Amino acid sequence: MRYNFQEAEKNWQRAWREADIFTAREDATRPKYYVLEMFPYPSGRIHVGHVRNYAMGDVVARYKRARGFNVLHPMGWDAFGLPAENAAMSLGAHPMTWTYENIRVMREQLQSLGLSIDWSREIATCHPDYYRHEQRMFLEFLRAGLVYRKESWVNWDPVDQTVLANEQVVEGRGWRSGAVVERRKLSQWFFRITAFADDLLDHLSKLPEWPEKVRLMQENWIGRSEGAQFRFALKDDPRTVEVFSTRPDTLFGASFLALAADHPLVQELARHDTSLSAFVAECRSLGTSEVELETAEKKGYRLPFTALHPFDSRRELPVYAANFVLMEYGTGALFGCPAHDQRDFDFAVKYDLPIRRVVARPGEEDTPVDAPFLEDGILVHSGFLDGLAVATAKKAAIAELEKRGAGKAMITYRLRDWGVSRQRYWGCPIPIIHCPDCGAVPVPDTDLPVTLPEDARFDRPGNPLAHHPHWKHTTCPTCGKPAERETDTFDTFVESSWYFARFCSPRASVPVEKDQADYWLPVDQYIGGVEHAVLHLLYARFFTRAMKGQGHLAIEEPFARLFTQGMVCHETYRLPGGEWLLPEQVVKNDAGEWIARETGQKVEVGRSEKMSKSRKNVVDLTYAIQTFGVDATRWAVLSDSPPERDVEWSGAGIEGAWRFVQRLWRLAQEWIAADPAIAHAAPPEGTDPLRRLTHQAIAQIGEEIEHFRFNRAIARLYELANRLEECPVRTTASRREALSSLALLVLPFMPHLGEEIWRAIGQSGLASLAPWPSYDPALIAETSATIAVQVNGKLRGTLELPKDAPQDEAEAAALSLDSVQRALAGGRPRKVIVVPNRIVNVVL
RNA sequence: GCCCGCUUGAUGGAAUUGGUAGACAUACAGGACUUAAAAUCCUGAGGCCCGGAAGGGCCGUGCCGGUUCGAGUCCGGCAGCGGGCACCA
Repeated sequence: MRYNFQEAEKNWQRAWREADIFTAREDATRPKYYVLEMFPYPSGRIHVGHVRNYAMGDVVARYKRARGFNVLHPMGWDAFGLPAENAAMSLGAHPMTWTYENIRVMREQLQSLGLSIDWSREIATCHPDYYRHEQRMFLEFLRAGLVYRKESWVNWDPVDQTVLANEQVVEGRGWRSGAVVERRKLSQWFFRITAFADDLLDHLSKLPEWPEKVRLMQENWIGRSEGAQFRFALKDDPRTVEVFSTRPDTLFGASFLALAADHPLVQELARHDTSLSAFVAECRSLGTSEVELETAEKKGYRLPFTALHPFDSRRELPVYAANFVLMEYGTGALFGCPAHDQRDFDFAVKYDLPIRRVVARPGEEDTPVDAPFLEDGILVHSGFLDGLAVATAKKAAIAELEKRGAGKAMITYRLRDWGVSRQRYWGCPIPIIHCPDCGAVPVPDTDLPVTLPEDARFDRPGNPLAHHPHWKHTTCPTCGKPAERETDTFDTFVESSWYFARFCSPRASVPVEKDQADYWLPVDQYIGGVEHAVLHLLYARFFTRAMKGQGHLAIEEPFARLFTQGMVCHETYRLPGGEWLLPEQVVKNDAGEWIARETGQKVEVGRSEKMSKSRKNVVDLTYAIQTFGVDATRWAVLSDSPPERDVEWSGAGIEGAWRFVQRLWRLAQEWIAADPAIAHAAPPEGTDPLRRLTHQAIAQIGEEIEHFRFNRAIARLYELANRLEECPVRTTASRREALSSLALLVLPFMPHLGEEIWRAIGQSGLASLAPWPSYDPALIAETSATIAVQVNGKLRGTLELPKDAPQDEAEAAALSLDSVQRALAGGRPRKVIVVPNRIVNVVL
C-alpha cells in the first residue's frame, strides 16, 4: 500500500480549480487578509529559494483562510530587467519572447506546487496594461513636483555603452564587460524621494511588525544628521562659502576650509588654472570602490582664497579643494577641525595646519592633541562657548550664527533622490518627448502608453531604443515640430514599487481602483528576502506616499507586517576557464575532489552563497517533485531551519519528508481499516489520552504558525504522529477527531495529503475550505507536573506531582529522594527553593 | 572604522524567555523481517571516569570573568563568522 501522490496532486488541484476557491472577492462581512510574497523575476526556472518563499506564504494564506479571513494571495512577474536583454544578445531571442516563455514555464512550476494563489489577478510588469499606469503616474508625479531632470554623475560602461547601477560595478569594473567604469555626467530623471526623508524615517517607529534589523538599515540609509549650515566670508572677495557641519560647537577649532572638486568655486577657478583642473580630474578618476577609498591619500589643493572666521573675522583660514569632499553631500564644502576629527587631523598633519583643541576633559584644557579627541567634554579656547558641554555648545553656536545672519540649524540626509533613467530597452519607456523649442514635454494622456517597439535589434552595444531607425522620431505635442522621444527606460525598481496595489484591481483602467485598494490594503503580511531591506522596501514606501498624494491610495505604509526570510545558499562550481557549473553537473571523484560530471575536469568549489542564476548555484526541484511529490518537497523545504535564517541547501531532508508523508497516509489507512466506523463516528465527548494529544497539538501548532515558526510546527507534527501511534486508549470517536484534526493541521504544509486524509475519513467538502480545528482548553490542562530536583543547582532527580501541589509537599517529596538524602548525608539543607510546577533546589 | 546579528552533539536545529540542555529531524551504528536489497519496525548514542552489572560521579551551549539558590538565556571583556553603512563633514 503506497500513497500515490501523482494522482492525489492532480485530483486535488483540479478540485480546487473547479471549485474556484482561491479567487479573492471583496466581502465586507469578513476580515480581510492580504498575504504577499515578493514576486519573482522570470529568470527561467523555479529553484529552491522560490519554493521556500512561496511555500511560506502559502502556509500563512491557507492558515488565515482556515481562520475565517477573506484572503488575497496573488502572484505576478517582475518582468522587466537586464537578463532578458543579455539573453537577447547571447541567444538571439527577443527579450519579450524570452520573458514570456520563462513566465509560462515558471507559472506552470508554481501551479504544480499546489499554492493557494488567485491566478485570476496575475500581472506581468512588462505588459503595457501594467506599465501604462506607471507612465501616467510618473507624469502626475512630475506635475506634483516629485519628478525632475538633472545632470548627474553616473557609472558608465564604455564597452556596453550603458549606465550601471552601483551594485553592478565590481571593483571598479563593469560586472558584464569587465571594462573599467567611467564617471559620466548625463541628464537623468529623478524621483524626489528626499521630499519624504523625514516622514519615511519617522514612520519606521510605527512599523512594529517589521524586523528591527530592516528598520535599522533603512534608518541608516536615510542617515539623518542634525547640524548647522552657515557661510564663511572670503577676504577681498564678495563671494561666500556655504558649509554644513554636525559639530558647529567646534567652530573655534577650525583651521581650514575644504571644497569638493565639483564645487562651483573650484570649477570656475579650474578654467584658468591647469594644475587645478588636473587635480580636479584626478579627484574624479579616483575609484569609488571601498578599498580604493580606504587607502586613498587625503589630498588638497590650496586655492587662492582666504576665508574669514564667522565668529572672529580677524581669524583667517586657508581654503583647499580636497579629494575627500563630496559635492553630493551637504553643501559640498566643510570646515576642518583637526583636533576633533580623524580625517581633518590627517589633513592638518599633512599640510602642517594648526591643531587647536576646543573640547577637553576637565583638567586637560591645554593637553596637546596627538590624536583627535572625539569624546564629549567641555568647550575650551572657544570664546563665548567656554565651559559649555558639547550638546549645549552646539545650540549656542547655532544661535550665535543665526544672530549674526551667518547661518541656521540644518538637517541633512544621506538619502539621495532616486535616479531612474536606464539606457536600456527592456524597461518601461519614460513618457517624455524632447523638443528643441519646448524642452522636455510630457506625452499627452491620450497617447499613453508609450510602448516598446518590437522590432528592436540587439546586435550591438548601447541602447536599442536610441538605435532604432524611427521609434524615437515624433513631433512635439505642444508645438508640433519634429522632436525626439526619451529613449531611456525606468529602473525596474519602479515597477515593483506599486505592484502590490495593482493586485487589488489588476484589470482596472486606472492605476488602482480606490474602493478595492481601500478594502485590501495595506498588505497584512509581506514576505521576502532581506536583500531588499533597503532599496525595494524604501522605494515602495516612497511610491505609496506619492500615490496617496495623487489620490490613488489612502495609506502611507504599504506593508503592515514584514517577514524577511533567509536566503537559500549553495556552493558554487567553476571550471578553470571561469565557466560556472550547476550543482547537478559536478560529482565527487574517488579522491574526494569535485569534477565536472561530463568532462572530468577539476572544478573549483566556491563558498556557499545565495542561489542565483548568474552563478548557476541553483537547485531545481523538478526531480524532487517528480520523485517524492509536492507535499514532501514543501515539507522538506520548511523543516529544520527557522524561516528567517539562511540555509545551506542539501537534498538530505527530502527522503525523510517523503517517508513522513507516507507514514501519515498509512496511519490514516490503518486506523480506518481497523475501525471502519470511524468515518461516521459522532464527535467525541469527555476526555481520553488521544483527545488530549489532539487538542494539545491543535493549540501548539496554531501558535507556531502565527509566529512564523514553521520548523517548530513541523517538529510538533512529527511528535503528534509519534504519539498517535503509541497512544493506548482510543475510542472510535476520538480517533476520528484525531485524524480529521491531523488532516487540517498538516494542510497548510502538505495540502494534497491533508485533503486526502480528510476525504478518507468521510469528511464532506474540501479540507481547504474547512475551518481551523478548535481546541478545548480543559482538555489540554495539565493535571500533574514533572518537577526537577536539584542539589546546589545540579539535577539529582525528578518528581511527578499533582499540578499546583503545595510548596511544602514538593519540598518534602524532594527531600525524601534517595539522591537528595545521600547528598545531605544526615545534615540539613541551608535553604530550599521551590518554584511551583518547575523545580526544587536544595542548597547545602 | 561605525552599526547590527550570530556562535548549542556528526549535521539542521529545540529549550515554555532565568528553572530537567540536546525536543524533532537528518546522518550513523546494532538488531528484527527478507534468499538478498529496498521499505518497515525495534534499540543505541554529548564527552570523560568508576563499576561485571544495576547504577553512580565529573565535565559540557565559542573563550575569560561576573550576577544568581540556579545562566545556552542576564551583565562586562575577548575571539571567530556573517550582514549593513562608510572619505557623510
